[in-house]
Amino acid sequence: MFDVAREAGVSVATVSRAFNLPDVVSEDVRRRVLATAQRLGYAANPAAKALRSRKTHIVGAAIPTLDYAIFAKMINHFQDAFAQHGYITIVATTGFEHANVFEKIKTLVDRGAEALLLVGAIEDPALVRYLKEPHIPVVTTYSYIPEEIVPCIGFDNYAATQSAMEYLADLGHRRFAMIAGSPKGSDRQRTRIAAYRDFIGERKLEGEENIIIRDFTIRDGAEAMRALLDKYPDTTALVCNTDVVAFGALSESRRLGIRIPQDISVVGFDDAEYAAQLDPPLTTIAVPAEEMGRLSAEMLHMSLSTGDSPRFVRLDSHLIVRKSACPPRGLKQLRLASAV
Amino acid sequence: MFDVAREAGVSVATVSRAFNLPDVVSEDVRRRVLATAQRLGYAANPAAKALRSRKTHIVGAAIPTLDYAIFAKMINHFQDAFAQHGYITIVATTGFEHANVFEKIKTLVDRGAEALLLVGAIEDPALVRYLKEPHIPVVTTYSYIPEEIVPCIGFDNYAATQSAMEYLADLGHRRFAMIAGSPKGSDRQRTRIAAYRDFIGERKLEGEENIIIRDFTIRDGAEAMRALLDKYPDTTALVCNTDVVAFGALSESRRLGIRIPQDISVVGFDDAEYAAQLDPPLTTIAVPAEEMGRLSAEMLHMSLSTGDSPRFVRLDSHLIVRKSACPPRGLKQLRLASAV
DNA sequence: TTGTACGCGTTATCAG
DNA sequence: CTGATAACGCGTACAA
Repeated sequence: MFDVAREAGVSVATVSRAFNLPDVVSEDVRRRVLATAQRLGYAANPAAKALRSRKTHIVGAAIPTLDYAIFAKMINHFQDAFAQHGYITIVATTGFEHANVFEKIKTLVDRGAEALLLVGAIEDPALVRYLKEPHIPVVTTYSYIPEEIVPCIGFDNYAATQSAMEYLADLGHRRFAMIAGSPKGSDRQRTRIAAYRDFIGERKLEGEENIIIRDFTIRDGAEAMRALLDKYPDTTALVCNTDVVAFGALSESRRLGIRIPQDISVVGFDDAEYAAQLDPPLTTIAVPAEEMGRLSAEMLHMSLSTGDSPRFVRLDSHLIVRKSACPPRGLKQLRLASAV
Repeated sequence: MFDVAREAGVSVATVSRAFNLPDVVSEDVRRRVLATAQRLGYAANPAAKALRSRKTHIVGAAIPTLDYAIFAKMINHFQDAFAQHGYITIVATTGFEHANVFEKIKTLVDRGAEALLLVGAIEDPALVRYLKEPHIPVVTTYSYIPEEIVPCIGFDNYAATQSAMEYLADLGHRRFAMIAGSPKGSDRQRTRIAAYRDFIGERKLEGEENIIIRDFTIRDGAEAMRALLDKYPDTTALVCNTDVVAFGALSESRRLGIRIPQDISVVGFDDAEYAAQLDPPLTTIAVPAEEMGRLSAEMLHMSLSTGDSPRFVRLDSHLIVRKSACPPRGLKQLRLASAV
């Protein structure tokens, strides 16, 4: 900066102003400074900038993993949107372990993150305490929880699961099962499981406890399908909490000669890229991953520049009807009979 | 820091030393300092640290997109490995556009990245010039290019494609086609296309120019399959440059009543999570995504601490034989006939 | 083993 | 509109 100042025949203060307060500097001086800076390949030292201005232009995101399409997509857009405002994103992956998320988040803050994106409900009591005293703007995504201690930019997991089940029930299904992820450390899973149970209870359907817990890989989905056929063989409607496991369930069904949807109707969750291309095309719940990322960035950036807290936003999720569900066998025969 | 010093009854210098040069400080003083720091919630300001020590503890990665499993997985492990050494990773997504990658990389460096992970061959002449003068350690992944200007930690794309084709040729195929991504800005695609053409030429096979260029979505794969059937209907062996498009090709084939592998044999590239679960299970090339990420991190970290440049590493990629390829129809009939 | 004091490269304040 | 200069919070010679 000193060199640029000397070359341009001005003081360092003016160089700084030429970059940061361009309209307080005379036209030609500004141009001269910018030109020599360019020529000398000068770029401000971000550490010095941050030290003096108390602005790091860093934001943080704590997510379970990047190795899962729905999170990668969200972060991709979060990062991209924030980059357009001159912020860089640092991400911490927590795994699905509840335990170290607070540590990881503190690392992010200690590293100078000015705002934070989280995933799901805030559960660790220490983290709750930490976030209750005002530090920096934080949003949490994925779950929409009106009473959450930080603003949520997510969707209603409960309603989403129920809408899928409503669809299946309307098709005539009465015997349900669910393949879920571990409820431990994931409020999304707990909420979807609760929605499942409540729905079964309210409608007096069957299968309230027919819940198979597995991880989120295709292989787990396949394995879960085998467990389903073994433990709950009269199931006609299967609710999968991710498309990944639905994928596994579908492919295992084919292998075993179980026909989807004729023998068992299946709905997924996420609307992954491949959902429409599965055999049969998967009926599933579309989740606003890209929107959550982008909107979180915009909200947090707004909050950073105006000082007001981000708003709670309930984004839309909706069932996409494709071909993996149909009326249960008995009903179809009934219909056929009545049509005759 | 000043507060910690006062509370602990020492000078700020001692506080600093308690953290950074623990063995130059007496046992009890160190413990006292660390304890009060803990109690006061003190954490060193990274900007001041970076300004003074000239070490940001930031590394950068420039990749096409996070929204593509193979890159997300690589970055996930890169980031994770570097985090264990106290470094944070900032990532810039360049899209598949050749144009702005240099800009993005400079942003990373200007932001204080002490080391860089890149993807593929260095092509932009400006970037070549930039990287030729020594700045910071850089590795490029995915492609293994012995004469590259920065160390590569990748695999041999040429050999990988040829091994897939060798397999198909050994099965008896003579009429080939390829679904590739745009060669523009992707040396991986160019290399695989060259491998394809060379192989066809050397073995005097057919289809040297039967290359369909599409983007990397399942939908594009499906669309490419239609184009293939339209333009090169007598193809018996299809080489797909990603599993994503192979997925699309398979699902479109099913829709159209084309049997894989009986009518057309298909091989993919990447060994995506779902490859084994497709119908038929996809024969494909396993790519060391996780290894590239983790090893790049270790190499760069080594380089950062010792000062020597990272080494070139040629990682393994290999064909995983599943069920999407078999001998071409004519041959099978021949075999049947000879068996009779 | 510990303390004092300087400087890292900026931005902000205050004069002019 | 511009220049001089004092912080920002830390690490490290140097002195004790």
